Amino acid sequence: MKSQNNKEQKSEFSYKETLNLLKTDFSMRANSIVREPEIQNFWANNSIDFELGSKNKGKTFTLHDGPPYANGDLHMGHALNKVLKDIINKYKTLKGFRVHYVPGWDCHGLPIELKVLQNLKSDERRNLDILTLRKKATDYAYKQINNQMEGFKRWGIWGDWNNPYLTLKKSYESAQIGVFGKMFLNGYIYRGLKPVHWSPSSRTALAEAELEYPDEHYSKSIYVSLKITKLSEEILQKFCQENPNYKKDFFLGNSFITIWTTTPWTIPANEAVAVNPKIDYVFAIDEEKRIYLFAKELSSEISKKFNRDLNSLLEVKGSELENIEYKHPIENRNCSIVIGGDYITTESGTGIVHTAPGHGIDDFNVGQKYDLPTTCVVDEKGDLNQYSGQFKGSNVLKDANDLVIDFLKENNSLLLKENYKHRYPYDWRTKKPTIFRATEQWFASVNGFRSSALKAIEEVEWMPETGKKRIYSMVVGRGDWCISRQRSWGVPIPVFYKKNGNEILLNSEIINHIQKLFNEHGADIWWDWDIKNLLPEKYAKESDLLKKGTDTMDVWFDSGSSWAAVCQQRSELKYPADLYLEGSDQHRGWFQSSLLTSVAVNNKPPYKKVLTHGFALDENGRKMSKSLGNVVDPNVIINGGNNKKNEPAYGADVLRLWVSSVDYSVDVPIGSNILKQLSDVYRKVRNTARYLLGNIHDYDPNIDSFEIDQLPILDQWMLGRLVEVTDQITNAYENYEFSKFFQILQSFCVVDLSNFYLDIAKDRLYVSSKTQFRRRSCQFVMSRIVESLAVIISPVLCHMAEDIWQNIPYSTKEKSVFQRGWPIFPQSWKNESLNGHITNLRNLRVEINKAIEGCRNKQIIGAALETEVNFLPVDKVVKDSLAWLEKFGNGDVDVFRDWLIVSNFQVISDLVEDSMVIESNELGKIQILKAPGQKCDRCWHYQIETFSGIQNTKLCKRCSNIINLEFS
RNA sequence: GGGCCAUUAGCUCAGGUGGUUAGAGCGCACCCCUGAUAAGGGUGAGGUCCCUGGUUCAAGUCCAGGAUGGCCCA
Repeated sequence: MKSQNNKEQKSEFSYKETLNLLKTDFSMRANSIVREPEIQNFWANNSIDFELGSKNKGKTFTLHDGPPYANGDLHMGHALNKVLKDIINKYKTLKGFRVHYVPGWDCHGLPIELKVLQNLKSDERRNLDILTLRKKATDYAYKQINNQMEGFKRWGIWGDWNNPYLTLKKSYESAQIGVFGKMFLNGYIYRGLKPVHWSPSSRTALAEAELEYPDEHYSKSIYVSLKITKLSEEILQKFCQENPNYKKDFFLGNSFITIWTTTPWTIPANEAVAVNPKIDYVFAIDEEKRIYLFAKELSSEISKKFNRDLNSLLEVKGSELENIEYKHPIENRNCSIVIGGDYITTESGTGIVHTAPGHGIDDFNVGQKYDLPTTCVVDEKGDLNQYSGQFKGSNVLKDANDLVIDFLKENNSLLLKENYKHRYPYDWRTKKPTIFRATEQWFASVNGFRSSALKAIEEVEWMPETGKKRIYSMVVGRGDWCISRQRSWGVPIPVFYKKNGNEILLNSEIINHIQKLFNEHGADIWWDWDIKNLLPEKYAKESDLLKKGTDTMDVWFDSGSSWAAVCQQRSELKYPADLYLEGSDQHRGWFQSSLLTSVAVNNKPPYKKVLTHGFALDENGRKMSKSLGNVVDPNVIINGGNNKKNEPAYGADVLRLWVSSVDYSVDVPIGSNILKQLSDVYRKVRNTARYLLGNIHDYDPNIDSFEIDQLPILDQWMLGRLVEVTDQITNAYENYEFSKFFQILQSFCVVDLSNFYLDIAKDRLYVSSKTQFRRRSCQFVMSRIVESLAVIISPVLCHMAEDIWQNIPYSTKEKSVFQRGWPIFPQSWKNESLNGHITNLRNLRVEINKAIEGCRNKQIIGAALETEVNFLPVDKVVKDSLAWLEKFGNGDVDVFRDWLIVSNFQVISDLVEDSMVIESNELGKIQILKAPGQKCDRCWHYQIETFSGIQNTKLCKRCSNIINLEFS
C-alpha cells in the first residue's frame, strides 16, 4: 500500500464522467495493411497525388527519374531510391513548386533478352526470328514494369503512373536516334576495332553474362624470348658502369626480353610488350652468355623454370624500360616496350606482358594510348587470317597454337612450354572456349568532348561533394565509349553499309527520316522493313547496294538519352533538370552516360544538381545475400512475413520512416532490430498525434482562437517551440538531410510534447470546465500543433499525416493535408527571452524530479501529486526566472506547482522540518514533503481545504465549484 | 590489385576552424501511475570515439600506416 495517504474508507465513486477526457476515432494502432490502401484510394479518387504538384502555380521543380531496369523483384535499393525521391517531391509540392514526377523504366538490353531466351524451348529458340524475340521481350518488360509499378504505388510514391517513360516506347526510341544523330553529325561517333569476347564455335560476340568458367581448363602457356635491338643510352651506360668486364655491344647483341602467354596463337598479333612502371626488373645472364630481362621478384622462379643459372647484371625500374626496341617474334620488324598498368603483376609469367591489342582488353587500352594498330589475326570461325602471315588457315581451337609453338622452337625463341590451369571463359551454350577478338564497333569519341564534359562537371552541384571528384576522375580517365552491341533487344544503330567495300551511308537527312519513322512505327521496323522503305525516297535506287547494320546500342546510351526523350519532350519538365538522385554506383553509369550525351549534343550538363545515396546493407554492415540469409524484402516490411511474430506488417510509413532515419549519403543499415525501433518511433509520433486529436474533440478554432500575447506563458513558449522545430525541419528538408528531420521530430514528440507540455496539459484539459480559458487556450495551441505536425511529417509519413488530417474534429478548409501547403508562422512567435526563463525552469524541474524519484524509490510516495516541494534558491538565475513567472504568468496556467505536477510548490528562505528528502545542488536546496491535507477525488491534488462530495468523497474548492456549476 | 567512401553507447544520429568529466532520442533496467491504457510519467546504467604510431601544452577532431565493411574498376 504505497500511495495510501489516509486510512479512511475509500469511496468507489469516480468523477471520471465529470472530466473532459479525450475522444477520437484516430486509433493507437495504424492497421496499415487496411488503412494505407484506403488512404491511397482517397488520394486517387480526389486527384490528391502527383496532380497536386502539376497544378501548382510556382516555379517548376524537375526531379528526373533514373530508370530502374525492367526486370526482377523490388528490393531495398529501389525503396531507398524511390522513397527519397518521393519525400523530395512531396515536400516541393507542399512548398508550392510545380512538380511533375515522371517515373521511368530501362527496358532494353541483354538481361531481358536472355530471360526471354531462357523461357523458350530449344526448338523454339532455334527457329526464333528477331521480331518475335523483340515482341516477347516487349511483353516481358511490360509485365515486369507492371509488377514494379504496383510495388512503387504501394509505397505511397506519387508519380505520373499512367504515363511513365519507357525506353522501349516509339517516342523514346525516336528521341534516342536524335541524340545519336546529333552526336554523329558533330563528328563524335566513329567506327573502329575493339576486342570482345568471341565464340568461334557459335561465331558470335558474347557478353560477360553468357560466359562460364569451367574448373578444369588448361592452356598451353609458353615463355618466349624476344631479341632486343635497341637500348637507351642511359641503360647502356649504367650497364657498363656496373659491369666493366662487358662491352656495350655485347650487352646489346645478347639481350632478350622474356614474355609469357597462355594464348600462343596471339603471338602473330604482337605489337608491343608492356611493363609495370612500379616493378623492378633485372637483366640477368646465363651460362650461354645470353642476357634476359624479367621482373626481379621472379628471378629464382624463372631460373628454376628455365633450368639455368641466372646472374643479375643490372637492375632497372619498369618506368625506365619504355621505348626499348625488340624484334617481332615472327615478322621482320621492330616493336617497343610500352608502359602498361597495374594489371601487370609478378604473380605469374615474367612481369613483362605480350601485348596484342586486337586480342585483349588491357592490350587494347595500352594500344590506344600508344597508337598501336589493333591487329586482328582471326576471322569469325577462329581461323587465322592473312594478318597472321604463314599461319593463315590454322584454327585457334585446333592447330594454331602448336604451329606457332613449333615456329618459335625452330627459331630458338621458345624458352619453355607448360600446361597452365586457370579460369578461362567458355561459351555457355556450346561449352567451347572463347577468345578475345577485335571486331568492328561503334564508338562515341569521349576524347572529342572530354574537356567540355569536365567543364560541365564543374558547373554541377554534387551532393555529397566527393561525387564530383569521383565522376571527374572517371571521365578524365575513360577511353572512348563503345556504344554498339551485337544483340537484338535494343535500339538499332541506324547505319547502312555498302555491300561491296566497307563504306557507310549516313547523313542528317537519313537520320531525320529514320527518327520520324521510329516515332511513328517504333524501332521494330529496322528489322521488319526493306531498306528502300527505311531510306528517304531519293535513295531508293541505291537500296539494293546497301545492307542494314545489325548492331544495337549499349543500354547506357538508351537511359543516357532520357534528358532528350523525357525532360526536353514533356512540357511539364525542365532541361537541364533540377535534380538527379541515384545510388553512388551511377557515377559510372547513368550520371555519366547522361552527361556525355548531353554535353556531346548541347554542350551542357543535363542536371543542375546530383544527389547520391549509398547501398542498403544488413544490420552488421554487410551486403545482403541469399546465402547469408540477411535479405530484407520491402514487401515483407509492409505486409509482414510468414511468421507475423518475427516479421510483423509494419506498413509503408515505417519503410518510409526508415529512409528518413538514416544517413543515406553513405551505405545504410536495415534489419529486424532497426525496424522494431522504427516502429516504436512511429507509434510514439502516432500516439502524440492521437492525444492532440483526442483533446480537441470539442474545440472549434472559429470560436476560440487567440492572439499569442493573450496566451499564458507556457502556451506562448509552446507555440514558439513549434515555430523553432518547424524551422529546423524545414531546413532539414531544404538540405535533403532527412535524418535530421527524424531526430528533431522524435525529440519534439518525446521531450517537448509528451514529457512536458502534454503531461502538464492533463489537468488543464480534464479538470477544468469545458469552456474555461486555461482549457481553451491549451486546445488552441494543440490544434496549431496537430495541424502543423501533420504537414511537416507528410513528406515522409504521408499516410499517417493524411490519417491525422481526416481525424481533425473540426472542419478544415483543405480536404487533404497535402492541400494545406507548408506552414508559415509569424516570426514574432519566437521569443528568446521567454525561452531563456523556461529553460531555467525546466532545468529546475529536472532536479526536482530527481528528488521526487528519491522518495519514490524509498517507497514513501507514488504519484508526484502526493508531494509538496520547497525550494531554497542558490542560483540567482533560477530565482529570477521563478520570480518572472510569478509576476508575468497566468494565474491559472503558469503556476510552477502545476508544471511539476505536484500538489504544492513554494520558494522558501529557511528549510523546514519533516521533509522526506533534501537534495542540494548548484541551483539550490530542494525539499520534498508529504503533501498536507486530503486528496481531492476529482483532480487528485492534495488540499488542506476540502469539501465533501458525492458518496463520501472529498473535493477541493476548485472541483467543487466546477461540479456545482456544470453538473447541478 | 587500383580509385573513392565509411567506422562515435545495444540501435539511429549530433559532435564549425584541435580546448573542461564526448551528447540526443530510442532500446534496456528499476520505480510510479491506471483519467493518452496493446498507452502515460520519473530515474538510472551504457562509450578503448575501429587499431597502431606521429604532430601538439592539448587529438573523437590533424598526419601516416593498418584492420573491417561498402561502391566502382581491373
